[in-house]
Amino acid sequence: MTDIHKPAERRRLSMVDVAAHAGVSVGTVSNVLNRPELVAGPTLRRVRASIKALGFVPSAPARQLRAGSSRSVGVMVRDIGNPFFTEVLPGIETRLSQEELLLVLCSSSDSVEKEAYYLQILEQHRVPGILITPAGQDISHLVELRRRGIGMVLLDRPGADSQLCAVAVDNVRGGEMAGAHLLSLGHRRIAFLNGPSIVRQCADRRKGLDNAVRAAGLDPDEVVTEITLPALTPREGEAALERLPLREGPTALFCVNDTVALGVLRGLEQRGISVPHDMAVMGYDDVEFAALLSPSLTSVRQPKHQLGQAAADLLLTDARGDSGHWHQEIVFQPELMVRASTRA
Amino acid sequence: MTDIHKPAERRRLSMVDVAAHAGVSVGTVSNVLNRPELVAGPTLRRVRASIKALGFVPSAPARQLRAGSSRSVGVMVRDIGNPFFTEVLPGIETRLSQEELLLVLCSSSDSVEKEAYYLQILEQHRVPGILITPAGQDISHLVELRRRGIGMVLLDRPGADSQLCAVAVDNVRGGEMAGAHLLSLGHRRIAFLNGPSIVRQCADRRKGLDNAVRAAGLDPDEVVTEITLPALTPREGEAALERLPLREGPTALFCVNDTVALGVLRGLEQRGISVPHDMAVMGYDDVEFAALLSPSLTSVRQPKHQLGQAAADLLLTDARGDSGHWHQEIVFQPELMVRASTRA
DNA sequence: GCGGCGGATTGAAATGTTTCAAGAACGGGA
DNA sequence: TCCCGTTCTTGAAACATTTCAATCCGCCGC
Repeated sequence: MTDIHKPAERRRLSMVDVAAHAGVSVGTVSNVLNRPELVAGPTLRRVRASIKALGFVPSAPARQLRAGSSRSVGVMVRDIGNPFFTEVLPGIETRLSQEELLLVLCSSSDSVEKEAYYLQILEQHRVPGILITPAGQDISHLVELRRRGIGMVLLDRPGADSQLCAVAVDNVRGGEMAGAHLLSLGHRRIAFLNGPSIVRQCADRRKGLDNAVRAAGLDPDEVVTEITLPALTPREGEAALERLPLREGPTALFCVNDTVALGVLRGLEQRGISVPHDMAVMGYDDVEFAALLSPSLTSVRQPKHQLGQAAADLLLTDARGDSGHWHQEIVFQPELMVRASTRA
Repeated sequence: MTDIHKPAERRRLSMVDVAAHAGVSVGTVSNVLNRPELVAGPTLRRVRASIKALGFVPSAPARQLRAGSSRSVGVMVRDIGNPFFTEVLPGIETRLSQEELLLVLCSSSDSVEKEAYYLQILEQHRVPGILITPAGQDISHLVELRRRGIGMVLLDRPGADSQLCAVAVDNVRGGEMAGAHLLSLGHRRIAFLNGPSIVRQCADRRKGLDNAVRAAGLDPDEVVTEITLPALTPREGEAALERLPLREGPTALFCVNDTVALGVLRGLEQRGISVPHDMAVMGYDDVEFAALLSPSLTSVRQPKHQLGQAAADLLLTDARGDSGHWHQEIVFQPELMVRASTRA
């Protein structure tokens, strides 16, 4: 008739065990954890000693269940492999860790289905907010989530009319800068290695490029050849060269981001085409390594750390949901960084 | 005496609401969600219709509370800004998303305190496992967590005697490769721009370098000058040049990673020191952009995607905890990539 | 000696699931 | 008609917290 201890299959400790050990009620243990100012000194010490002695670790799921919301926010990017995103990430992490929030990283891999799947899981987790660069151009599902009480901030994508908060860099302006730069160097046949036009950033940069061409009194249809890449990777950038009429073709290649430009430079070198002499090349994003490529890459800089931080800031205020449906949009301006790959 | 509906302050839906709407019990709703094969056809359809009609989303915290563990794993890196980690991440994400696990990204920023803080939170969240590159060299706290039932895999760090699973690249061997390469080119004064020696990878690479020097019949103390950087960033790499006696000093710089080498190349270019003519430079990791720097950077390649995938694999088996305290260590071999920055 | 007060503690309800023993409905065979 | 087996469904317990009204206790003032 003795108690049978089963150390083999031992249950995780709960506040009940702590309470028993310290000789108080669970309510008191909870108070020690969350509102220690309500608890008398000796009791406080005793309970804390029990917590330490037993090695008790409170259960976040139970807390969240009670609270109705979790302490992690979702960050959904289109591709973790893209250095642009990984340079935005530190800005986000910094801000979130200050608020003791966990960062749940999701990569949609540019698939609308995978994005939808992750969003569903995040909603199940009752995250207070999501930071997202949407995979597709339709964002009505995000508006709907927002309406259901999940803070939502678009990252690197204008919110437009959608009533969603957004942090973005002006991609049309960036495209204009790039176009104006290439035109000023005398280029009249420009190939634009773009991503799928359903991706907003890609469409905007193209629009800016066209604007620049028109502003110079020229016809975009004649000046610009667009090549659409299935994915924005170095490999695809290199492969795209095959599809270019290099002789009698364009004299300048504008890549929709630096990752693509990386592959393009590699491919041109292998083919013995000299940059910038035989072909001017420029990228977009100005990621960390752009300035150090061979040749150094002309690019359009986006303020990535700021972008991440601003996005997290906005999400925090949106998730608190204080001010109702008020929404806000922060647009940073890009900056042209002229380097060797387009120098005359 | 009419019901008063309060649409203003509406509670989140639960399975109770779905059950009421469909005219069944909550148990049945649960079965529809988790074991639909137990539920009769018409009931199944009716409940599913109710779920859709009401827009019900199950609560992950409640599930987890019941289950005793969550569906997210922690990934702790020392610095998200480091491209090495961001190139390992896709391998991890791929594997985790296959298992429908969420990736919680934590960056210790090389601080033991921040690491401890994050570990505590992850334990509270009842994650089944953690993938970690530890900030300090003492890993007894990780062994302890493992003992308490949290799967634990060391990333890019040998588990040594610790009984922990580990996935690593042989850093000593990598250091040897780098050293042998520089020595074979005739360099006899080598500066090693290293991180703090409490970081295991840094210490191992140094050890390999020394091995190579000794293997050539030389004295490490005479050949190698070590410069310790406070952080492994381009900025610090560039700054370290100030501390080097460039004239009559080393003829080769071995940087502990490519990020540092990036800054070094930038700094040397600004100072008009030609690479590899006046100074040979090599890095470590062989990140995506290394081959395309100006000049292209000699580096020691680590199989990063594989590393991430293998780590996630190991974590999944460890977290299931099937096989007791059995542990395993996977060591990949590095590969020397000789490029222009050290070419004779 | 008693009413009341304020600080400390308690006990129970509520949060949203899953699981499981038990019950209901139904049909078939004796 | 009764019994039994199968198939579906139910209701309640359990998970680990937080919160809050209620209680307890000592003490002060009258």
